[in-house]
Amino acid sequence: MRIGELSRATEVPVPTIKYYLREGLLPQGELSSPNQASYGDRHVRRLRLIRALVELAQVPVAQVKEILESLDADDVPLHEQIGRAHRALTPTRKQTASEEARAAATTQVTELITRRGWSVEPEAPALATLIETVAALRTLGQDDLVGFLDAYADAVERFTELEIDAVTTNPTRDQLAESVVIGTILGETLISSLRLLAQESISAHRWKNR
Amino acid sequence: MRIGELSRATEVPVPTIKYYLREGLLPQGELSSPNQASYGDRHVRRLRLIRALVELAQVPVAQVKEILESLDADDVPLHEQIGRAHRALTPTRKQTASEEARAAATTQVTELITRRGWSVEPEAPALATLIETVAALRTLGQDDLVGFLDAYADAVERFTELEIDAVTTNPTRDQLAESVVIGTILGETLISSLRLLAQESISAHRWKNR
DNA sequence: CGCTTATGGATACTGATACTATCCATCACA
DNA sequence: TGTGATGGATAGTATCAGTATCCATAAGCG
Repeated sequence: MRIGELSRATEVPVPTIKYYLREGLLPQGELSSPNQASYGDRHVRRLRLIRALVELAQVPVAQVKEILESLDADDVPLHEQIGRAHRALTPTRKQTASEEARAAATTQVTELITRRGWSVEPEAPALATLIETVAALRTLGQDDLVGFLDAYADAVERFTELEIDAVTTNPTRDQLAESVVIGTILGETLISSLRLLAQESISAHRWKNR
Repeated sequence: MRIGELSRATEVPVPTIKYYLREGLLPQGELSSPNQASYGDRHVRRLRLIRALVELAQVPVAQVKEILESLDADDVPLHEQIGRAHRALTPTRKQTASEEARAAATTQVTELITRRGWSVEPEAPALATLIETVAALRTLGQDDLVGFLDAYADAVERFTELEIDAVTTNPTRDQLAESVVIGTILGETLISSLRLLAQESISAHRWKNR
């Protein structure tokens, strides 16, 4: 398959494919001569994955690169590979909250995690995000939402178990790691759009006459 | 309060505040003379909200503007105002999937919505996103995750009910609309980081020795 | 009153991101 | 043999989210 066919097969413009090649998101094709390379099914699948992450899940290209690198590093123990993938796909956000708000939020989140029996490394970026979010919610006067932290955690635990079960049925290790990545990222847009639909439909019903 | 104090109170640099004023995210201060304006508590709160949306939830500035406009338009029925806010905060994504994949996904999603008894307008952007996501998941060979759509919907319904209850306790209408916005957006980063933590802790446990 | 600093408002510049466009020397194939 | 595609390199573009600079005016201090 040459680049033009790859482009037609995936509906990604040739210059964009070249850009991904340059950036190292897509592995080089096999060169048969200095200016003739051939691409295979692997490239088609990789390209589709890239597009889903970039377009649908709006993951920055640089981050997609890290994620894909973690997928390709299959010379380490599985849990290590998955850990890396996980780190690569958790965005790090700037700190927003005030010192005090963050301190209070940290306590609350730590307690939640203990109560849940979760084992979380203290440097996990998701932990920082959670703390910042709780702090922001309090600062914005939404303390009641924060009161539902446990209820959120309940619901989240429920589908996380399911997801991990689903992913575990994958026969090969490569597929497993890839499923973790896809499941984590596209799962998020899935949940988010379901939530918006549910909100719309419940709230339309609830406030029909106000 | 002058702009410098506003800046100190919120830790937002003065040029950034000026930028938000220019862009119409932040209402103008009251002019006491041609180059002297005073800002109040309203500005502090608005600025904090803007920062939480922009920095924490990574909402584009242009979209934040729309969201805030929908909050300020309180001359329409409540459900209409909330609908507008909702539309403003649902991102529209480019179409990615192939024609066939989208057709199949549309059927599946429509059935899900019927089964759930949700009332959803056919043009809701979240609906399009959901369809694209399901199509992408299938294309990427993650059909088993798609099989859990109902389980996801269950979990999502659960916390949506909670959220709407929480928000309904707000006495004034302005606060209610604002809570809907904050709850929807920051709720999402809350859920997402909880999910990542849960995944990490469950998966670390599950794959410890592989 | 004078002097330094801050302010409001306008305009220009910057750095990052994600592509697009152009060139050119091959190369495939009709 | 010539027309179009290809690989690789380099340059250009659009958008976004601020930053920086200017300037005339105003406030606060001694």
